Amino acid sequence: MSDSCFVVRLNRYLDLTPTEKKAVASLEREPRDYPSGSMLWQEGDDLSELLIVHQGWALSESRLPTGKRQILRFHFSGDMIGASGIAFRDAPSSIVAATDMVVCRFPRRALGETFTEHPRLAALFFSISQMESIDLYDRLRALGRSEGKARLANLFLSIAARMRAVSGQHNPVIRIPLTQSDLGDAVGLTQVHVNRLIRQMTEEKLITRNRSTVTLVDEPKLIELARFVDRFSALDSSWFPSPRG
Amino acid sequence: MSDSCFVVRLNRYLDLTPTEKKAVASLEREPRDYPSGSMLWQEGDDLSELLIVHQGWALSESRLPTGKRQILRFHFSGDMIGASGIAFRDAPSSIVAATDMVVCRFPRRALGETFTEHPRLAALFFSISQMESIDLYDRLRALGRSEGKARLANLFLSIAARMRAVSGQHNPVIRIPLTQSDLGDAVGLTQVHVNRLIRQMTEEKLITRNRSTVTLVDEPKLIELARFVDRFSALDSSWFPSPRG
DNA sequence: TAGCAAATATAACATATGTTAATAAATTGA
DNA sequence: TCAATTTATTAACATATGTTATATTTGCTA
Repeated sequence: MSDSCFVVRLNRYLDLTPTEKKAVASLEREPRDYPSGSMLWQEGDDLSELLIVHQGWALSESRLPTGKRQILRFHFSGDMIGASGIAFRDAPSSIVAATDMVVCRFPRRALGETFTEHPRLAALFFSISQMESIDLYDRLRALGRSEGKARLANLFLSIAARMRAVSGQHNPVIRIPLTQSDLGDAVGLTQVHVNRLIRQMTEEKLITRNRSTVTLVDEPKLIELARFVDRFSALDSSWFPSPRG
Repeated sequence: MSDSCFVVRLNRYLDLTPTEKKAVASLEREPRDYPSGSMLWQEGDDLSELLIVHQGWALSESRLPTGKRQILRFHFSGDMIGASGIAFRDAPSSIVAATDMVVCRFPRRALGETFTEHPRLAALFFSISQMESIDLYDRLRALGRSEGKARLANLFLSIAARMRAVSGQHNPVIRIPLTQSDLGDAVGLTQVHVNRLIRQMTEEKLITRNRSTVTLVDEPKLIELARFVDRFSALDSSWFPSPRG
């Protein structure tokens, strides 16, 4: 039996007790495979389950009636998907596998039980959801108030930060299995303009891009250009209730 | 003693038990006044408290080193402010009073206690925070994938929706105490361009703006233009734990 | 290995939005 | 009530980004 990557993730923020670990692991059963490109669910679907990403990564996207697409968020190993739709019955965005994936599903109801029996986990889930809000704030600021190059830099850096957190390694080469159109849909630009910007950034020796690989050649300059802040380091658990049992 | 507007808000989504009401109301003590324009806290401040808006409204903003400003979110009566900073010790954005306000503060710790003693409230807080994420998704999509006029329409409609939810009234005239610069900082445009767009929208009989008042003249057309979805209606509580006590 | 589809690259041109600056109008405070 | 400050309005011009179109390259699969 493989390790629960959800436990691994949560344990990064908090020393889970054995009982808590068990409760978390129980959410992560019956892993299923999804090939790259498949749709885990679709905007508007009636939703009663949550997902945990075991392997690979996914993205949530939303389409305007005009056909235009906005990529809202990326989901990596250990991420819980679907919480943002928990307030409603139907999904506010579609989830698409960006690579081959292994995913576990569990019912909303199970989350309710966890909230009852493990208040500290509830606090942790709440905190993680707030971290994600901050990530959204950062993206909002990037989309609203910076130009294309900075937006792209921001995207690359934030993907790198999250993948590095998962892998524990600090590599300037990151695998980003997204086309130029995808990148554009993530940062609000056209494919053509993304192409222009990548060329410029390559000429300026900021990055290199090759197939689905991006190399952060001059990371300090990228960070400055993007005004990037890595939010996903520590977590303040000082207000959490004490673990039960 | 005035009613707790936090109770009023939460009760809109869920029938609170008397015990739960008491617990919520206890978070809302010692109301303080803040004049319009004052700063409730500043980006980077060490943060140990949360706020509940009693009266008036506030906005969170973040500044780029260049001085550019992005308005991230608006806070109305019954809103809890500061949760998004709860994962960290320091505030990720500044909070500014957009009108004269009455605000209550309570320590993070109190939230921990609430999570322990009222799992159903924990689930509710979690859900509300997810609703806010969806609101952010909508704004992200608006900023990334629609043009100025649609962004403004979106802003007006979403403010209207939230104020109407608070007031219970459905009035086409809404008070928006924001300058054109503020509006620009909210939707990622310049003051000059906001001016242009408002003029156009007025000519097209979509809206009217006068001092700090915006009238939604042709709401159906605005909704279509903005592709607006009102997210703040119902809430799925089917997965919540049962109330305690 | 050829052939097809998808992704990338590039160009010419169109447009939304930004910049700067100057004036007018509205608010505010003494 | 008036002066002072903040907002709004408008114009001329600059620029980032979008649009459309066409090659070129890459990757896939038969």
